[in-house]
Amino acid sequence: MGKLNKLSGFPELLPSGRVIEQYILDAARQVFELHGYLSLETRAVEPIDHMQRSGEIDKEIYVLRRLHASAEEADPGLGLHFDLTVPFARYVLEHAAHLDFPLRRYQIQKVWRGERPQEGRFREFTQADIDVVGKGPLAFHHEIEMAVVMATLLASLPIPPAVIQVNNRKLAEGFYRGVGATDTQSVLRAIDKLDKIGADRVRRLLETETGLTPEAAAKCIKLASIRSLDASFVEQVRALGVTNELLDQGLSELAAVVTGANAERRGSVVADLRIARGLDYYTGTVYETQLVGFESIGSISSGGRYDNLASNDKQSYPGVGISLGVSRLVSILIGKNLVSVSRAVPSAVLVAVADEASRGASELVARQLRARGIPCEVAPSADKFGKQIQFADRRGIPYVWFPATTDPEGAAGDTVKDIRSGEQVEADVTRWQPPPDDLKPRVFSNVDTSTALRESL
RNA sequence: GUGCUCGUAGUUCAACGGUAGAGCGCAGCCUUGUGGUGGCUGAUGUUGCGGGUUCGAAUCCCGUCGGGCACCCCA
Repeated sequence: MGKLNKLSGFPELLPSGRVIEQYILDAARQVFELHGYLSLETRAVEPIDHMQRSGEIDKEIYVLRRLHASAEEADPGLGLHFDLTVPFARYVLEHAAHLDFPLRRYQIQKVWRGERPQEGRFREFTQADIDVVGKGPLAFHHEIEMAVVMATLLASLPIPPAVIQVNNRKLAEGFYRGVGATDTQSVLRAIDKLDKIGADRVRRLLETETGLTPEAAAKCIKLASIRSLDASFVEQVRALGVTNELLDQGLSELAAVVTGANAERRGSVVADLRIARGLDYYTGTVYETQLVGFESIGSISSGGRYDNLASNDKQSYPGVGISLGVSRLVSILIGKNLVSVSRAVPSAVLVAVADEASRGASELVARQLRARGIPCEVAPSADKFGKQIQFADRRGIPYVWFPATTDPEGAAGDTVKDIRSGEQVEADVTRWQPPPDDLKPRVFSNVDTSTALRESL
């Protein structure tokens, strides 16, 4: 057998890592459903030309073909989807007649991108998306809702505090027009590079490539430096002395998102006018999310409002959505050792086996525990009890159950041992219950998130 | 795709031209049916792969494959 290499960018978790991932997936599902989002899944494959239409041409798409496709067979032009928004837009158009609008759905699936992997960036990864899509109009208040739902989910996880940074495309575009820019996309793209290349080089880009006057470029950079936890950013923008109708609309929308979301989840959202986002189909609020203390890894959740998620001749479907980068978040938690798990296996109890002749008695104990919802397994072999306890210890199984011995000298009933404390007590298999904390693997934070949160504000 | 860097035991790493080693982990015993601590003993490698230089290569050179990071782009 040849040497098996792990594939770069296609992560596979160890059992304890998978416990963390599943914890997040369960939490996402629970929070999304609590907010009324229904679950959808789309196929993994989309026509390549359809995926390219809404993004740039150079998307890194994995192409799909049959191994036995003959040379003269037409290439169906299929690829693995690189996000969940484009397939969802296609799904909405295709099934519109059977859907009720506004439609709120969540979608948790793998996506694939051919980019070179690095820290927190993979070629195969899981996203958890929520979107609300309207038929014709879509009320603005859903743009507040996105931030609230995601903030609720993030707050429910044992992770460092997360801050959702929001901006508004109308605000930015109106401002750029107000200072005389014609190609607002290129201003946005330059501003997006502020973190990477710095203000001086962005200023030069704006003056040379976008053709802004030095004053206009300076104002655009000034705009990007504005940041506030409440609506006070509005005055700061006004102080720059730019007037434009679209700008006004953007200002009031962004103010509504920041005050509205923070009213529900204090400190969850900050207006940050530097947030640009490369994708050109956003038309209103845009979101990015940083984990406090781990900003360098990039956004763990982002999205925005798009007036034209999908459209056909008769109808257009505006939407707003936000996506949690599950794989990225999990990789940070594991890589930076931010969380621990109580055990990597589901079993709360290992039922010991005295000898192979009495395995049936042990199986019966296990059946009775399972009937009451207690995950358990029976020891694989009738080793010395020390070995069986060690078997449980290595897996983090907290309890070992010793069935009543048939040995007349033993004369004892069933006992259960908490192998962490060593305490062993008599127990009735029809009544014994582990503490709720021990029933399922637990995921807990290794860092004191409360102080970290205070420092960030 | 381009650039930089790194591939040694299950794992983390050492040895930097002269017989491949340590910690952790693993197995056994001390401990004859209740683990963890401690003590003793033991097993494990085509040094990623291929070629070259050399009396001699894990070490130097070339190629190749793979990993990591940066650019690009994004969760």
